[in-house]
Amino acid sequence: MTLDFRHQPAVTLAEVAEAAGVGESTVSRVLRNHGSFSKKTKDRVMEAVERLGYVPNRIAGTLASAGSRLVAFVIPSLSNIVFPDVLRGASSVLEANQHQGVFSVTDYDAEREEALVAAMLAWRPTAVMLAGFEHTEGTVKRLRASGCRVVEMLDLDGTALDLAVGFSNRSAGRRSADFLLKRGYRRIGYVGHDLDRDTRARKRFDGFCEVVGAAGFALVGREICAGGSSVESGRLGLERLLARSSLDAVYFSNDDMALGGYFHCLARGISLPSQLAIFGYNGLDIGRVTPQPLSTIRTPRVETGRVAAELVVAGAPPQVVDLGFELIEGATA
Amino acid sequence: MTLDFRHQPAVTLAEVAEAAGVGESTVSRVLRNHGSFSKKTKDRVMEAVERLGYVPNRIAGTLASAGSRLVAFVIPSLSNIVFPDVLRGASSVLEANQHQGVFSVTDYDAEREEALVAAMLAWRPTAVMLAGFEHTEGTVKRLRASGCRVVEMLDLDGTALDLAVGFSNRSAGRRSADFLLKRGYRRIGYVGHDLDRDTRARKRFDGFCEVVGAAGFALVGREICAGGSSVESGRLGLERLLARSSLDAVYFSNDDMALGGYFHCLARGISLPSQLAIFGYNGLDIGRVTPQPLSTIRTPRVETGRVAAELVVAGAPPQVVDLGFELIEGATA
DNA sequence: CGATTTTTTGGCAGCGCTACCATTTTTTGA
DNA sequence: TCAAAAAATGGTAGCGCTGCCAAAAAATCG
Repeated sequence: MTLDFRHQPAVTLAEVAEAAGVGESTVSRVLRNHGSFSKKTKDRVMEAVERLGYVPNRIAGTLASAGSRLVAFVIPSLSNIVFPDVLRGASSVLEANQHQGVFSVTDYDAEREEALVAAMLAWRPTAVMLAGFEHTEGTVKRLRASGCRVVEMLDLDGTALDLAVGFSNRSAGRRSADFLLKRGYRRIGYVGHDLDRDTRARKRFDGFCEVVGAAGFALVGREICAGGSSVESGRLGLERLLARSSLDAVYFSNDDMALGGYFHCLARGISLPSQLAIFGYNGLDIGRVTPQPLSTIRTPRVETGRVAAELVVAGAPPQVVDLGFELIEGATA
Repeated sequence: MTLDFRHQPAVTLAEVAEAAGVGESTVSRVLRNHGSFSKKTKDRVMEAVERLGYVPNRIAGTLASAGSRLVAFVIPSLSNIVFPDVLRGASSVLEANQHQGVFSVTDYDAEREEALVAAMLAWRPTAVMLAGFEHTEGTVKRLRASGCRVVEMLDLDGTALDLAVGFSNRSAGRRSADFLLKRGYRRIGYVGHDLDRDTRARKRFDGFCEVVGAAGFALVGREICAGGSSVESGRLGLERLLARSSLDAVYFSNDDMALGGYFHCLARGISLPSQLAIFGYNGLDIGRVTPQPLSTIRTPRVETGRVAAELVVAGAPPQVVDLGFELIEGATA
């Protein structure tokens, strides 16, 4: 039951036309259901298509016509659930509109993003979907020159090239600080991952610090974990931070990290939130199901993907769509 | 700072040739670094490419030559981290070999898989990557006729169409049962999600039951959660199951579900593993960081993607690659 | 130095399809 | 019934690139 490896050239539209006894253009019209043709002709064509097992060649179709109906996603990561969520949101819309998603992963590296964008543009995609506003000059130049639509997702703090869909990370950070301060926490720390690469985490952090500072306080301590965001580094990060600072609340760069912190507290018998408050970011499902629901900010990740795809397939004019976010009080802060 | 929307036709290779004062084929050779050309010519061409901002059109290139260097992933889900992990593993290999990944999501629906495979084949991909061996007749027929490589991933219990990379789910289930029985658990239950759609979860379940049955026992109870796998349904599922059965161990369809169960126990003060044992599947990172590490089976998801991609880009002959799995004792069983 | 060999180069026919236009067939209407 | 309008159909020129082949230029050799 193995595949047939004789590279038998695929059936072409011309062969279908021949078999159905009609012209090529007629077959093309029938298959795309575009232009006019009689019922009888349609049946003959479809019969031939079926009989020969014809599969249209979209490579050729795209070259001959215009749009590729390919949508390029150039995303920082696939480990961080944020991006699969975005892809998921986009996926259904793309499928419903006969578009295909193409993806590549930058690993939060702007240089790599540039190279990947360049490679993507060679496929003449309908649109390029990126994370955030921070791109190299080269990336911007190439995107500009390409003439294809660009969607910058998951951020609003910056200037959009074309379309932007997401929410303000800075506001999310500010809102988080606001919440913690209102609850009376004063000795606040931060546990996060590489802020130079993840610019959206940086913006949240900046927003957070702004508000804390404006209230006349300052972060008591911070721990930046090497090796990227993960539950494990959150746990280790909190442990290290607590070893050197006395805190009553910790702001984490995201829920993964915060869950790690939460587990550390569980393991050490640190009671939440009385001894220590924990606040995350993203509103992952798992955070709602822990014994004490995680205090965090829920972000519309799937919706971001969905809206981004909708704008693209609809050919919407340049615009910025703010999807907002929602603070979840939870029980850890 | 908006994009330029005049659909200025993109620079073509012919224009580059003109500008560089050389023939088209020379430009093509230089850009693909294929065939011979003088240093001087190369410099002239590159200068023109740079100056005009030429971006090769791979649509045209693919049509004129042979392989599309597109690899189609038709995966069941993007919510289940398994599949992003696979994509991640493949992604780096594809990038290193100038291939592009195209994706679509079946939502565990075989009919939909058929439609999506058909749509993918229109792009004449180098390979189609699927999950598991269970496909509709139509899917198999189309794949056969396409002549492109097929990789069936994450399963080994069945007959491969061409390439298969993964591990045996049935064995994983058997191994899990073995472990629990050896530890002395006898009143064992199961909490899982829809087994009709997720055929790999079904195989684990079957393997598990086989061993339990062969040892002269039987599952004391089972709970199948509607609405797919999630931490929340794991938690609710365990709650419901415990409400009607007295158990000393529970096997979950995967780690997400198991974590839900774990949280339920934490919340209810059920001590693990003395009062109840919990066993999962997948070996997610988070399970290693919970206060008590989760007992589970670690599966090589990223590696599956990586190996699958490697075989494809290397044009390997049909074969089955067993990547195995690893039992993690953890502390919950 | 002329004859060979090797390297470099350009021309052009497709790849399979769609868009456009011209032609044929059918329908409509007075 | 015949002209005019509408519907259905086919022919064919590209889309932008690569692969093949022949020609030109450069290098090698006796």
